[in-house]
Amino acid sequence: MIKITFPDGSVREYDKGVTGMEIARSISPRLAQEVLAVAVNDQTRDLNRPIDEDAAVRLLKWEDEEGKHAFWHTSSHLLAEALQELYPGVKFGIGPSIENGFYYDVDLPSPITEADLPAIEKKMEELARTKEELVRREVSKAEAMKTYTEKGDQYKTELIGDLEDGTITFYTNGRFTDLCRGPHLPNTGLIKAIKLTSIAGAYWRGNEKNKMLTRIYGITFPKKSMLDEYLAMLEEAKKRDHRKLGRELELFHFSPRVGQGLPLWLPKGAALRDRLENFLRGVQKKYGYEQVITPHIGMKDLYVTSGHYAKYGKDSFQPIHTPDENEEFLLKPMNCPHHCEIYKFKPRSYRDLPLRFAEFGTVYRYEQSGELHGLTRVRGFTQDDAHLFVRPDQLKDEFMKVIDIVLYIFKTLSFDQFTAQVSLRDPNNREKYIGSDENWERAERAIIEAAAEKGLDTVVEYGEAAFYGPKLDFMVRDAIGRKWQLGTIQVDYNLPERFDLTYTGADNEPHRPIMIHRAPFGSMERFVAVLLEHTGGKFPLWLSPQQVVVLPISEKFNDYAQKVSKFLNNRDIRTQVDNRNEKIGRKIRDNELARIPFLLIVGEKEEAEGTVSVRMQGEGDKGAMTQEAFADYITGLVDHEVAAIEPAKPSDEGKA
RNA sequence: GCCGAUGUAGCUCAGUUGGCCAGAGCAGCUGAUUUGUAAUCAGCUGGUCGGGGGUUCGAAUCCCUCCAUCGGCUCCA
Repeated sequence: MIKITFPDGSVREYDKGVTGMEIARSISPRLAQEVLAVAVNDQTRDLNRPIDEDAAVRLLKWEDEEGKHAFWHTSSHLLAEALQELYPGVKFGIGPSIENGFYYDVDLPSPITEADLPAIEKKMEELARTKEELVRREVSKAEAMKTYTEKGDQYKTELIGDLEDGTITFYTNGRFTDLCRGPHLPNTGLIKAIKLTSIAGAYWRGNEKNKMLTRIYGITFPKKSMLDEYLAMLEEAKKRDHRKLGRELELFHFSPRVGQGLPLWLPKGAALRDRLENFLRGVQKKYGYEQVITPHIGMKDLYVTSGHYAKYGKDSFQPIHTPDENEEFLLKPMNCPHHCEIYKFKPRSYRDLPLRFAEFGTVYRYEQSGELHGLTRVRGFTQDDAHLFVRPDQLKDEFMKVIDIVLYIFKTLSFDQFTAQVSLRDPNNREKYIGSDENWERAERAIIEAAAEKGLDTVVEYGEAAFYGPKLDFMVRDAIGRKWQLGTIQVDYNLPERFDLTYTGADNEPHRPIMIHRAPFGSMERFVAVLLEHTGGKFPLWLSPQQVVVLPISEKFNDYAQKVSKFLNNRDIRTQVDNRNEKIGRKIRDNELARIPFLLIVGEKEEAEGTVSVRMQGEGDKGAMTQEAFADYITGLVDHEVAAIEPAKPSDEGKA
């Protein structure tokens, strides 16, 4: 007998070799139908694999990420089986589950297009209906190798070459056998709804020197209704696409004559950006930041000193030349070197620290053309940048204050769900990073401790660090559940050394400050994009480019509408008049589509009484009020939001 | 940069296998209408069919090339 411990702490005894499925059945037959996989001592496994010793188990359902991944992973085998049936001679790369679904990379004997996907889906459905069991078999490395060498499958043999003997397993569903670690569903019959979503090229093992395989993406669900919901979410996402909203709301535009990835901010977009910048400026002021301004170009040598030239020089915008052929300037790809020079303007004392230089700094990076995407990935963008120069004893505290600012911004803009990612070096690839191990370790420790003390929900990712230091990145979940990376905070021991930054300590000796790079929005472009998709274009009142539009019933009331507009504008309420010669229904429709928060309808009655009829976005007709009452009302709403955006008092202000 | 797809008016899209002056709706302009809570009516303007080259009696349609966009890959200081 073995003892099985459940998450609630209860313990039951089972015969040795019991399977997850049997455990589930022993608890309740209904549960057994819902369980997709089992975690044994936190290792996810197939339900039907025997458990031989005392263990802690969790029964994983769809709601558990691991359950979902077992489901999707099995789906990728189902896809592979369908492909094998339909396209004999197909060779297989890898087929993992991903955040939303799964894919399989395959080398097809002949190319296929999106039009072929429905037929593949159909085959998958057909195969799923036969409820094929997934059979696990442990094989020796030699046997595994032989199997695929015979098939002439270079991809699988390459994978097997990297595996250790004794750890290799095959899984078979129907007529398809795959090299795989698992875990899988007990059978494919649980897969009830299948959608192959797209097809794309992907390099074998992600290396552009390798052959490009065909990647087929798909998603599956245990119920048809869940697939419908998912497809509805995709539709909604399409409607919220910031590129579409950017045009509809006249916020920004790209012109090929200006250049790829170089956004043009239209008046309304610029107004929105201004408002966001002012908001952050206000918060930063309270936290002791000082605004600085630096030029858009700098001598090439500046970036040689910083180390950026060696790392990115040849892959970026090339130097700008002057009549003096010995002179070379670079478009500013980041603000830090400039800020370092500001630090060096005069000798600094330990009493001056921390120094916090902030700048909405526009930078230019030559991103690969295929990588450009709307406002989220551009070649010219403005960072809400700041560099903090701190003493070692101030590092953690300052870092935590930056976290406060980020959290504060998320709260104000109702990004309620987010996680923090600690990005560290790739332990297998240390050459990619500059700076001493000692400094890296100190920086990593500071970040991990600060995040822990702030109680952040944190994940650690290796290989995601910047080349000069580790960072803390914030990922938000938007209103329809998608994840975006926004703010970033980075600790840097490296630049202060390269620029030989010092301060004089109490001991009258020179000391090296530590730099913190941070951008709570990330960049204005990216942030506006994410905010657009998060809100669907319905910004909070204080951010709306246009807060109120006055709609005269007919041209006879245009004068009164103008008066109302003037009155409200004098009260700092952003108001316009829609004086087009259109019916009121038309004006309402157009202004609703423009996401105007408040519409004021004025006609004979309103003019006579000096009132306005208020229509609120999403709520319809709110009845009439006097101009004064409306102005007070809306000012109250904005004040409330503005009050909400007053930052909490920094925990420890110090001087500055 | 790589693989694949796409590119027709400011926007959304028709234009079947190459064949009459390239179409629609919306937007814009002009006029009529003077409107009470999500599209008033009529007329008009607007396109070197992404750019260039080629095949053909004839090209939006076929071929080549460049550019841009989209979906991925790689990348993201």
